[in-house]
Amino acid sequence: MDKKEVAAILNDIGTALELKGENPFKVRSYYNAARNIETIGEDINPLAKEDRLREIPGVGESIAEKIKELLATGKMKYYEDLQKELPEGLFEMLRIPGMGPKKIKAIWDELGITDVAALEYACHENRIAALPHFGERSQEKILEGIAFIKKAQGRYISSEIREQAESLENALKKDKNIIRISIAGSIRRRCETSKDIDIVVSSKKPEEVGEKFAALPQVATVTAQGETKVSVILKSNVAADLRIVDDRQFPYALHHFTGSKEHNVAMRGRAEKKFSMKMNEYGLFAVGKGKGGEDKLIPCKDEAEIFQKLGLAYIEPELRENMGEIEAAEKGKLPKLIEEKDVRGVIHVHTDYSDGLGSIKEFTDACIKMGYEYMAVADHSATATYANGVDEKRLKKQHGEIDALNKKLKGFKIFKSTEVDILSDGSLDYSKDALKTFDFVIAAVHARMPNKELEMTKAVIKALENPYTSMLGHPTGRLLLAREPFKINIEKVIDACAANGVVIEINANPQRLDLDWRYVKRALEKDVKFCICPDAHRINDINDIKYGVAAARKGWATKADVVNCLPAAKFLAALKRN
DNA sequence: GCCGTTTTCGGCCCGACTGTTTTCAGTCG
Repeated sequence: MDKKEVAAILNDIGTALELKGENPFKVRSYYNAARNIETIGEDINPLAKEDRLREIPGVGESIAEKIKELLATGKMKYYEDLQKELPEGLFEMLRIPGMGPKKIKAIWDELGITDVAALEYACHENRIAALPHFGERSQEKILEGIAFIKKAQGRYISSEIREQAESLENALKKDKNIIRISIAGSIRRRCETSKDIDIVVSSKKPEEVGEKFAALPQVATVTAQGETKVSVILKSNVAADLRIVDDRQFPYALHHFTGSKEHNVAMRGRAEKKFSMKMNEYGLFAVGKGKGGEDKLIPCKDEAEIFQKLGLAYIEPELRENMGEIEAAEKGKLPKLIEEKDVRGVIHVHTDYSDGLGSIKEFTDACIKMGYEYMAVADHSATATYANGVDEKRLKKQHGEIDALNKKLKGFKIFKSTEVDILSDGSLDYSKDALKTFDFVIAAVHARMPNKELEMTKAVIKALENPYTSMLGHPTGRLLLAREPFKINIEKVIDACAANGVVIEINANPQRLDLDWRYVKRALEKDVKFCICPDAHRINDINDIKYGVAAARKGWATKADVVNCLPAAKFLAALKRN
């Protein structure tokens, strides 16, 4: 059992305790412990064996004992007892917007309802409205909420939701009553998926701005409308919140609603402990320093000044996850993050030799037009028959075509590469003779792999040790909101990349963003280099590079960490080749 | 349940909005 599974169980316990109506601080302690366990940089099993679990922040005597029991026996009595006590359906009911533990418990106690289906039925029978502290409107809202989770599952890929957020932002920008405006929340932090859209604006006429927002053509229904906040559901079924503040408050509100929640909690803690300041969406205040002992606002013209007042360098939104950014900002050790313009080469392009839509020439022309300096063709290998994989005979033809094009090109270079399948025994899907003919080789896992973590990890590590492997493509195979990552020990894979000088791909396809940014940070600590690749199957996919850059930024990468920020010759020199 | 160069007990981030109430609890971010 790994730390992720342990953390998931602790999270479940937290939720269960909430449903039971336990002390909220006790509940929080389980969530805290789960969160901290997820982010420790080592395996949890040795920690338990050496009795060092309590070194993890948020893990005290009681939780440490429970984890020890879980790791030693595979079971935790406390958890099992809670599960027996609470019907499973209650947890699903929590996903209904507006339904929290208290309401669910009340409905359970009063009506014996323990799942979403029964709840929906009870609403139709008008039995919820009759409960104390519920009414007609509550019942309607529950039905709306159930419809919402049924339809949307509640999360969206970054590229899709960002587009919608920008369309709202652009529509609002035309309003002269708006002084400053910014997208906030997880979209601004460049998370790989988001639940909803947050926009912050400043204005002297909040009500008019709110009216305007509620009346935008993108909006389907208005779910809340107050002086500082308007919540809507868009026609796309995405929820969007607009926060309207006074212009003086804008920097504080932008910081607050950008989050993450964990970053904000840490910032508030710092403000209070080190500076006796209070922080919320309306300002940063010196406690008791105003007239008559009131709190006094510390003026800040922008976010950078807020950080400065708290003794910190400016923290880019992507880094605000309370994953060490505050400590680094204090010491002036924040990285200078990579930017889109730093990327010089388009690596991992599928042409019409395999499953790409476009010839080598067409991709080349597009790359040149977009200002790139080099490109690497990387079609599928022969085993990938589903993708029209290239056999060794057609490979020769492709290489001839690339050589001919390179002769004509000036100031642009096409590299010969491949996305070669890692086979189930860890060998690569081309012969040595064929592998020799590439400028460099990207190895990647596709179908027909062992479904056991140990075997899968072993096969991939064997491929990384192959002298011809220069780069590992989409390391976990995840498809966001659609397919779970492979069962693979990614920590061991990262170690093997470090040991063998293999570069890891950050696959920039917005549905993949694989390697996950959390592991990008981890791998950087081990001096692994990255390559941001669009995995382009059509010309337009080259534009996905920007999502890969966002993921790299979120993982703390600088341009020095990313090999395709180098000029062509140095790029090639940075890769392990045989 | 966790935590502590003010604390081993008494805190634990904070404010808006909604719906049900007639002063507030629950939810959300």
